[in-house]
Amino acid sequence: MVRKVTINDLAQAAGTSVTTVSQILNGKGDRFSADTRKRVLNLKVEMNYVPDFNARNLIMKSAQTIGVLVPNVGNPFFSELIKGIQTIARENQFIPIIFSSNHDAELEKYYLEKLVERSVSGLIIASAAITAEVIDEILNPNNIKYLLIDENTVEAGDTVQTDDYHGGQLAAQHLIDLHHKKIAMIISDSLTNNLRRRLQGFEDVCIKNDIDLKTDIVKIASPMTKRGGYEAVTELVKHPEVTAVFTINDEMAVGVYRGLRERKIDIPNDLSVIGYDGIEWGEYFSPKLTTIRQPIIELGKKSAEVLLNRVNNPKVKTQTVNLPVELVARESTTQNTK
Amino acid sequence: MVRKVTINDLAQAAGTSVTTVSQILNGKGDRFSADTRKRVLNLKVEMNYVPDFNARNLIMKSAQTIGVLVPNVGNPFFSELIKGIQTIARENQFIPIIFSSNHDAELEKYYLEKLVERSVSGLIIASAAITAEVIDEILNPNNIKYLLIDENTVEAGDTVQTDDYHGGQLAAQHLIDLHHKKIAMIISDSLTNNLRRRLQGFEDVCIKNDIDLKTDIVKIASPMTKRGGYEAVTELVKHPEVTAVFTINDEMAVGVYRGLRERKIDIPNDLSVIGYDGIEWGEYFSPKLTTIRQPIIELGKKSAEVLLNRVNNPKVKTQTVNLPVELVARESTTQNTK
DNA sequence: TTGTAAGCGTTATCAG
DNA sequence: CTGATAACGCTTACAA
Repeated sequence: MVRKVTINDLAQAAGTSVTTVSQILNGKGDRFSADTRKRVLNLKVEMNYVPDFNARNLIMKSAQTIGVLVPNVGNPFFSELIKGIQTIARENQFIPIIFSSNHDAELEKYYLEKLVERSVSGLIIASAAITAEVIDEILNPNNIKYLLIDENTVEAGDTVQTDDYHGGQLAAQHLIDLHHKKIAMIISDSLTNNLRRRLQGFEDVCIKNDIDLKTDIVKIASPMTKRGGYEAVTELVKHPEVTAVFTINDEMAVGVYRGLRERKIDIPNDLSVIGYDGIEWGEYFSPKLTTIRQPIIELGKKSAEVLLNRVNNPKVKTQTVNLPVELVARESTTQNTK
Repeated sequence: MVRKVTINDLAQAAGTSVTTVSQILNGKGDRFSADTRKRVLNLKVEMNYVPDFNARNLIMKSAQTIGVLVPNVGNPFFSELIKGIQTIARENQFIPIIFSSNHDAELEKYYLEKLVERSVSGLIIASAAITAEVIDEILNPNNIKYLLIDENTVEAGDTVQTDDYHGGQLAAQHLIDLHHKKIAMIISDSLTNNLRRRLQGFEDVCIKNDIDLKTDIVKIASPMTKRGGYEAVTELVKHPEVTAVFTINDEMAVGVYRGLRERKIDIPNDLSVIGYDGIEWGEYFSPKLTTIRQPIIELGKKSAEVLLNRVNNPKVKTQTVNLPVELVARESTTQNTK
């Protein structure tokens, strides 16, 4: 077993004190002779010295770490989100620790505590298994900043969100422009705030266009996964009057594709489908998925920026970022001819 | 700002010494009176005491952390792998820190160093941007155990792998059973060891069946992504004699689907497609993707098990796990009638 | 049954 | 320009 090289070893090798080494290595060594400086720097590389993280953080009280809680890394939406976060984190010399909580409140709480234990500086929470209140209860006493996004948005504090309400509007308007009047909505079996806004936008536009929420709209709730979408089709086909379906996210749309295909129902000729998210995969399905695109990577980046800014300047005034969404009309929706 | 409660505060409140508190909280307090024990335990909850992670690890020399390096979290193969790792990690009270290196050697090295800095106990590396030698060079002096899997397998040391060679054989045999004689292989533009084995198995079976590697097989190299598969089609269609295509992973197959569809080439009637990996998405595409299924979650679990076992018992003898693969014949392959 | 004190590897203060 | 020395919060011999 090789003992780790410590600052002591390095100081000894350089024939200086640990103070000297520490200062030089931390960029505070202007006052030392160029000679000493070079000697230390070289030795550091040569001896492969890496400062001990724990010792360092113990005294610095910062682990240069942020935590990220998502419901499901398997969903491309979240893996793209993570990419955005990772980019900004890296630029700021922060490390993100990512947990996928699988919509399991128990697990989520467990991870939350682990993260607190590690004294992360901040947290980005995109998962809503546990409520904002509980999160606050755990995080606040430990002075950990956090940002709730996507599933877990709230009104107060720093906010980074996409315009879900408008996204819902766009989706409805698109279907209505195509003369659809009987529409199915495939929604989550546990609605979070962002999803509620999304639906609200959708429904408001429907109402404005004389589409009756009671008689013209079919709502089907299911888990927000490919399988959930797939299973929702069983219910969907019980409503033959429906000519278009809005799925609350792209992953469910993919499930719907499969369900319809297995029943020989053609998209878009028998049934138009519009999704939500704008994941890369949508373009690879046949027909290419019409959807509402969120700027996912951007959402990740902005979230990280806002959080880190808060971490670095606790007193900065409330930050609000609103990102636009857009309709991406592709092949899965078409004119209603019935 | 709320100061964190330390073991000292707790000891003071309990009217005992820190030793007492420490011992009791670490389950080594049998020797103390039930009374003291209860007092300390209660106070811990009451005062919301959480041991300082850094201080603790500094002395324990273990951060109960493993690092995981994958090329791309966006690829479902890796997100499933991560799920498996996370499950076992959690069971063992370990935290996985996951990095997606994007096939960028620079980035990979950066993350590797960050991980070393944090004195992780072990590392699972499924990414091959940098070589095993460099990895060894960085990790060994720091006494960090690691396990190379998937892209980055080697012959020596602990090994967890799926039977790539056999997988390649299965794929070839399947196509040959369907009477395909002119076959395209869409492969990675940077072949890693596991992929080489995969190809070797494929080619060996071809040879055994009088298929000439020179004249009957077309090889197209492209990045291992959806887009890479998509772009490979441009080259693929230059070979109209080809009746079947083997893509080295499922994600590329998805890209091929799109490329062929845009050219009105029907799968499987004009061209059979077989992928590799067995990601969940394969079943959601139309036609459902025929593929070679690797036990991905299992691969993640076993990897974590083997690594953690190595971490806990450095002297245990070399561990080898070989996981089976299987052909999943679905709809994207059919008899060759040409 | 309990407490004292040393030490983990680092940074920061302050005196040379 | 440089180096003792304290301090961070914890665990663990070793005493009592």
